[in-house]
Amino acid sequence: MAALRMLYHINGLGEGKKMAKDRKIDVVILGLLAHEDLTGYDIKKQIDGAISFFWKGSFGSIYPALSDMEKQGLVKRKKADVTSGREKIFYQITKKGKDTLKVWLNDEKATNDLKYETLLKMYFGGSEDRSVTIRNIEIFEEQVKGNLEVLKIYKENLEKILDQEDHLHFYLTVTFGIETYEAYMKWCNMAKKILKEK
Amino acid sequence: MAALRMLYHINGLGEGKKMAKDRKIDVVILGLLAHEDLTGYDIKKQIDGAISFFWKGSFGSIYPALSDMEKQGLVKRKKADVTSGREKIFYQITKKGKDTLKVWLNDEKATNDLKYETLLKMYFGGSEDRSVTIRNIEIFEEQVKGNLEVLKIYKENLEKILDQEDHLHFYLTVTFGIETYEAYMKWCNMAKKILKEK
DNA sequence: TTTTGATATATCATTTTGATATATTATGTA
DNA sequence: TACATAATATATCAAAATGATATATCAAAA
Repeated sequence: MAALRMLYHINGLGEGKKMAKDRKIDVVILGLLAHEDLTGYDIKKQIDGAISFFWKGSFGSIYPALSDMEKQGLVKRKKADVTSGREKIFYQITKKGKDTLKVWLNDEKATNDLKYETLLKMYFGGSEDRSVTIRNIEIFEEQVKGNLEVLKIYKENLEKILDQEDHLHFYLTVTFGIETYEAYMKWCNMAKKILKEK
Repeated sequence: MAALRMLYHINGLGEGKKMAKDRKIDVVILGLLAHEDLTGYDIKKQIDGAISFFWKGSFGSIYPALSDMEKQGLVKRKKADVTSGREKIFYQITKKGKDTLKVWLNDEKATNDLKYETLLKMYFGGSEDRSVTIRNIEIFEEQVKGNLEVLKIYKENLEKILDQEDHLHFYLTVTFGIETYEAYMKWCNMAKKILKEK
């Protein structure tokens, strides 16, 4: 049984009752809230930042998850800023939320999925002119190049503050991105070369 | 405007009418049917094969897509095998289906998404004991090692038949997988080493 | 002053997943 | 031969996620 389901079970949801699936956005939100209180909008911004190269999340999943997790007692609303009429809801992680995060981190199950349309086009592109495939590689190469530059800046900044355990973890994640993107670049050059032969 | 939407537009779906989103499973199915006639079950098996490391697809998306694409005239049913009582529906790509595939291949837009729970655990794992993170890396390493072995066998077999354009494309896709998985292995060793320091 | 862009929450149709239901056919084994 | 198990095959469903859109406020630039 997966860790989250196990926790739901411990918390009293019996076998017969309809149980929520493992909603992955929950742990992303909990992971971010473990560091600081955030609004739904803040969460989206953070997901679109350093996290974006290995995980995605839309408003359409974040807001419903937040209100659902509030009902479950994993997060709680902080008092709204009364000085301004502006609606702004800060969320805070609870003890139960921290426990859920801990259970997930210690669960050995992890799904790692890649969905690369570029590779789909490569795989099915044998019927088209080679220039089409080469163009698709070039577009991919540009995307990768841009991402690589951003990740290298992240890395440089993190290298200065590696003494904190959290920063070491961010650093290793970023390093993963750099290593793989560099492998992509290498492959792009190789593939273009082969396709330009003959 | 995305290529598929463009084609839908050309085919008479006006602006006001509710239009289907870009359903990616369609082009996966069309790409496979471009090579040979297949049943829904066959399609699932192919997706779980060489394609699986860069794309996924479940029965719950394949079967509804097939019947919808039949209505759109992108694929058509082949006569069922009458000798056996066994229900088995072979699908064949149509001229319109081939055109749709071609438009997609020539469309420069491509989304490339990674969803790695392992990296999510790495990123948020700073609060746990290092042994937890190391264990998560080891599990990932085992998965990668297994996939790498399978891809290397694919590569060896494809190297013998590179004269066919399709096989060259399969070969380049597989090579991408090998290069990235090897980068992953390199990163795993580096990350474990750093986490075991101090 | 106004208009553009960023902030902020929320909802909706569509797509996809992952699980399950149902039934047939092939294979291994007692 | 009989029986159980695994593979084949289609199909549906709730839950989750995406991507788009709606609504409104606030800050900054033109």
